[in-house]
Amino acid sequence: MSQDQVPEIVVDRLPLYLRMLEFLKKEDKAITSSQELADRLGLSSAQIRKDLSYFGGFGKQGTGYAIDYLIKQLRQILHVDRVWDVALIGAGDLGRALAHYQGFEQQGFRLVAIFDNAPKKIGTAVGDLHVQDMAELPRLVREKTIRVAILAVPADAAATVAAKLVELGICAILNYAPITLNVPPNVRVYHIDPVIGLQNMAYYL
Amino acid sequence: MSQDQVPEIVVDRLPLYLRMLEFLKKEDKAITSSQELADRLGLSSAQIRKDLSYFGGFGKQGTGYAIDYLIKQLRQILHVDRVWDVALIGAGDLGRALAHYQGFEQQGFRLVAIFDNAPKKIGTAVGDLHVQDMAELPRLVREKTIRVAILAVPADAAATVAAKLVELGICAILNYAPITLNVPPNVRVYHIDPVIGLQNMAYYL
DNA sequence: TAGATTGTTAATCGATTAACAATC
DNA sequence: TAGATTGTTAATCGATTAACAATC
Repeated sequence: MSQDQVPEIVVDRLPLYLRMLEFLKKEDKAITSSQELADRLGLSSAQIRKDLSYFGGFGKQGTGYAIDYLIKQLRQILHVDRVWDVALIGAGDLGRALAHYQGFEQQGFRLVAIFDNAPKKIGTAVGDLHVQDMAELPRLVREKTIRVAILAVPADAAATVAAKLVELGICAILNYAPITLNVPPNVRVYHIDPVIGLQNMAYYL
Repeated sequence: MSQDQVPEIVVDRLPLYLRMLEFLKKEDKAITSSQELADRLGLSSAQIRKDLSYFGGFGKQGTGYAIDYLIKQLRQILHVDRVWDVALIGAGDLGRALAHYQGFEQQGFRLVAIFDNAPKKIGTAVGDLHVQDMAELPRLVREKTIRVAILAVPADAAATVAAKLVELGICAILNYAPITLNVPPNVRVYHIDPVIGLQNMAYYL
């Protein structure tokens, strides 16, 4: 099925399904059902079956879904059956925390470079990487054909850096800066902001 | 209007409106319109007017919305016209990055304690705070009547710690651990996971 | 076979949008 | 007054769910 026939809200749930399947696999399960997934994720089983049906029939009536097989299929669908090189912009506390995070690689992403413009930080080690000058960004992006970036710079620098990323051909930005980025429609932004989450929950307090 | 008549998806957007209004205020604007907000946020103006209308009429026909007034109203609606004390669990890289983040306080939240169970970390300084033993958590939560927690511990510890938080009466958890937490329906969880964001965008690559 | 669970359809439910009277 | 923009209604659109035939 062609990509843009799938509602975005369905795509939003696929990574959650994938994560849950990998969790069940770690529990040494081999088979699951739409009902089990639904219970664990707080959704309805019909929704899970419908979501999956946009991409094909991955289960067996009477049995359910083979976890390994469904993981493999979801990885293909999400394009994480390969590893994407990622540029990390910003070597502050947050940038360093992200650089140390071990969970990216097995989920389809590898940090290949970390950048900052503070002379003091350039050259210092962060995990396996060394902080590079922002001036090196265009060369690295070109050489490694990087299409994904993580933006972990202060709010006042974010708009400028984002424009630069777009100019260099980055088409997916994981944005940790607390501002709404303005990018062309062909560039995806996924925004992570703890304050938004806290304020959301505060409504219900 | 009573709280549970407002769709969750509307509440999800309110913090975004608030953040954008504060951004416009920083640009020295005093007045805005549903159209301007919509353009900046990539939504429709009708949606913004409808969302706000769940809570009251905050604008003036022919003029728009007074930014300061609407900020004040949204803060009240979201219950961030006060400051909530927050417990931060986990003093790893991520915990430290969060502890150093300066943006919480003016948005309604103040980190009042940071906990870890690693003897090496206990007592060390992180920003203005000193890392405390997890054993102190119950006392602190009780003494300060803390209702909000940020969970920044490794995946394998998250379920246990979350259960503890629930037991202590925490009712909002900002979860940075890459697992789906199982909590009672009266407890809110807002999940932040960079991998979910990256995988989501990878679908469109 | 009996029991279980999928994939799919049609019905329901709910969210978004278009349109406009009200009014600043 | 003329122009602009709100708040609200009704229509549209799209997502979720219920139900069940198919089938393992």
